[in-house]
Amino acid sequence: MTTRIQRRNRRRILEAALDVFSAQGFRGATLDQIAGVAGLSKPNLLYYFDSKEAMHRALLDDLLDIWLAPLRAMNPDGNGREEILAYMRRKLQMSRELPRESRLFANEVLQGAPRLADQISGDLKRLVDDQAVVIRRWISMGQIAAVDPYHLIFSIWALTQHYADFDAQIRLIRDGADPMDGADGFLETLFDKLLQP
Amino acid sequence: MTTRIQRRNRRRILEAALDVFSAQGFRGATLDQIAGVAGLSKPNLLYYFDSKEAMHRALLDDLLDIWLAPLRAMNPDGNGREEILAYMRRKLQMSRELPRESRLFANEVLQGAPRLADQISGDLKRLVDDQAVVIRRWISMGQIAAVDPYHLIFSIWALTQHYADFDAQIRLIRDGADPMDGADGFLETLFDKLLQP
DNA sequence: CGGCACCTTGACTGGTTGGTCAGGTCTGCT
DNA sequence: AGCAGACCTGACCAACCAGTCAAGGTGCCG
Repeated sequence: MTTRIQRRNRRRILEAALDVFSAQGFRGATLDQIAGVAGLSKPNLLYYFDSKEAMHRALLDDLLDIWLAPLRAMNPDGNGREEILAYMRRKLQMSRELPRESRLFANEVLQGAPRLADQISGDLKRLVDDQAVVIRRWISMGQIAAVDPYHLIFSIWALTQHYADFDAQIRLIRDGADPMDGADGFLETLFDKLLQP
Repeated sequence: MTTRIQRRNRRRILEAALDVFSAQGFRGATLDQIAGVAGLSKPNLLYYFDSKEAMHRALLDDLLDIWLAPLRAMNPDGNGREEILAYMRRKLQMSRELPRESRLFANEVLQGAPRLADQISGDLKRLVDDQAVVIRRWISMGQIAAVDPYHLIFSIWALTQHYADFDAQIRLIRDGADPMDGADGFLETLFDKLLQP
């Protein structure tokens, strides 16, 4: 039985933990920081979560579903070019709206994905393999150019996530302007040309 | 005056520090780990470097020069398409040969580039601004398609560094195969099509 | 081969951090 | 109102970690 207070505080804690973990990495984050952001005492954090590790795991568990949704939403019966472009747009939108989640994921994979290995080689791999088959069919139907489906997917990840993960760098180079300014149009053109049969 | 032993040990320490910092991030790394990898005692590390911070800074100072070299090597008087493709190839080669450096950089930028802000907004920004001018000239000369120079450069960074930084993820998806297998050809095609006037 | 500067380390310190606990406070229900 | 259970916290602990130091070892020069 979960109470109203439990729901509110768990949400607050995860929100704060996302802030801190995504900005400092797992080892860089401290419970005191998270407690400060959440506006709760440190022992209170540990009343709701067994350990720092448990908070991190809770975030990662939610994350993969969110992360995979745009790829999962690709319609095998749709037009190849349209579907892939729409996927890219959804993914870019996620970088814009959920940059902290992107950085949490990046931090984790950068360090060898110790806590995500199972899910990546399970759910994620299965989904990517499936969509690779779909992309190959679009190729054989002549809807898009013959490109390696895996590298195509990786390139969408790389280009969209880069704007969230390397935000600090881009911002410094572009004098603080919104890093994603013009990104939509650029990526649209890029993938449009790449997929042109 | 630097002795033979000093040179050897400094090199050993920085080598070990690169291993550990790139895999664990700054806060995640401990002097004991670095000492272990270097095969030296912890106090001995601190005989050669004033602090953990100093080791990290020494690595970062070397890094930016290495990192910028491929972009700097672009020849303004060459053919636009050839020059940009060659730049992309050099950058991809660096991801292959120096993945630890790539991850060290990624770790740093991901956490807001606290120790690199000056160099990024200084040297790096200047270089990028200069090369953007060169790229615009190539565009006006009709050598390459009209694309935003900044996003073009970002896309090269994103696509090449992704193979080093997200190595763990790609490896899990591709059943442990070399993540960069086929990347050369894919990126060649991608940028060739993008730059086609 | 003697001496001096350079090199190395075991043992220690002070500060930080994840986590515990005993006891107090609040909330919702009857 | 009164009480049971949920919620909260100050004080504390053990482990860890960057950095110190005094004392001994080593390489190199005359």
